[in-house]
Amino acid sequence: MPTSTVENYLKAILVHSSDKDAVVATGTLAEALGVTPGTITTMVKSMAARGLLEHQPREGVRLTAEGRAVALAVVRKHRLIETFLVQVLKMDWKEVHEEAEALEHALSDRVLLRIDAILGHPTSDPHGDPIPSPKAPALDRGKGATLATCEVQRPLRVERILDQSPPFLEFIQRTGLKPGARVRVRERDHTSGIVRCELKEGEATLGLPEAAKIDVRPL
Amino acid sequence: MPTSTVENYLKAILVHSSDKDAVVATGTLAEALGVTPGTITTMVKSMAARGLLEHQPREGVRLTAEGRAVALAVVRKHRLIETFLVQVLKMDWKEVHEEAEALEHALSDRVLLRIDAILGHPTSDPHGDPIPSPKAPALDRGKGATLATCEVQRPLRVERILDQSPPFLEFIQRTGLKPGARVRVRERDHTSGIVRCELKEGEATLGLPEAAKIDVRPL
DNA sequence: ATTTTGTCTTTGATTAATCAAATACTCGTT
DNA sequence: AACGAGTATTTGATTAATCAAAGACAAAAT
Repeated sequence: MPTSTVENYLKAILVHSSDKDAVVATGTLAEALGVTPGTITTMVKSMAARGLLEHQPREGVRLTAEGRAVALAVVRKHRLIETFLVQVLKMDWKEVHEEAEALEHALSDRVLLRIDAILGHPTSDPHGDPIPSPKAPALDRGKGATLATCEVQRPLRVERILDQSPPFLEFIQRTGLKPGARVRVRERDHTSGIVRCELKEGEATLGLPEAAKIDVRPL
Repeated sequence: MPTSTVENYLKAILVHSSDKDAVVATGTLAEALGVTPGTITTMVKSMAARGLLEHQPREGVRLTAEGRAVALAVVRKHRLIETFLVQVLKMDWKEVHEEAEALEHALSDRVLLRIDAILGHPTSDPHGDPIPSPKAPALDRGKGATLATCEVQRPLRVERILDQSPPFLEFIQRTGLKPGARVRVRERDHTSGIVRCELKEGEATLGLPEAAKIDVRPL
């Protein structure tokens, strides 16, 4: 039975493994989890001893099959909870992330099963992130286009929002750039660093780093 | 921000204060919480330092106003969660207690508010236990009659089940002695220690200590 | 080849929660 | 008044998670 701290470490490693068995630097984890580097080293050693990951000193860490399975289960739980909070409890899009952060460590599989059934076995959460299946196949990283890389003038649909922070989600909501919305890039200027998009509700302008947080797919 | 351990200690003290400002012995708490007496003494001292309770050495503990408020909030959360799990997630009566035990420490007030609204502000949970109001008026202890003390032959209604352990609830379900059911004591024998009741579904026989766990009210 | 820089690991402490075992207290009996 | 039984408290350790600061290393710069 991993503690919630261990679950959070595993989740962070999974999310920062750009693909398959990528090695994640301990510094990256320290940053992501908001603890000092020394803490990461200590935790990582004890988790390696438990068989949840491999640690090559001064290189980084890689999840074992077991660690990956636990991490995927936590992510699945998180995203199902978010979906449930929005669809059933009618909570606000912007606040569910932190709620799910706490609940994902307390909710039993029994309850999760009921939630999954009531939601009709959804495959993506309100932010457009895929919900890993219980049999734990990979969670695919957004490898398609974003508003920062897509073709200009092409009609697109917003697929996924890669930043769950309340202020960013607030902006997304205000502009209407939510998953499912139709959008088209009108202008992208690498000198000024801005992207101007057109959507049903009007126009939205955002910076390139912000545009890179919005996955899109050509229609 | 009390830890979940502190919340559990407060809840246990509240539940074992037979009324108002009763003093609870540390030994009682050790028993209830499943830890050694020494642990209780240590925890109790630190909680007293935080102002959650008063501790008279070798006497017992008493909740302060603040400790009582926290304890009532936890109990309220617990019972609303149980009700939600049964009514909305259609979970089994018998398994919701332990689920709520974990969830009560992770669920935010924001989510609780939504749950309360969706349930229509209920005043008692599936076991018939009263749900303390948010303004924290007392939770009344079952001071009425039980199947062990009520008048024989009088028509009654089951009010509340005072033991949430799965085996006992299993028995309650099997016999139909659930809150709301109509029942009548046919025979109570203090020599053999048994109580025979009649209800719509037939007859149920149980021991006196068990009968004392079922609150009833005359119709 | 040496130095510098930036990242990682170690070391020594701290806090919360817990136990086992030793000690101390209080009450009811003799 | 002294004793013994039953509780309660102390004491000394342990585990998980964390920090600050010191030390070690590797890769880039000179």
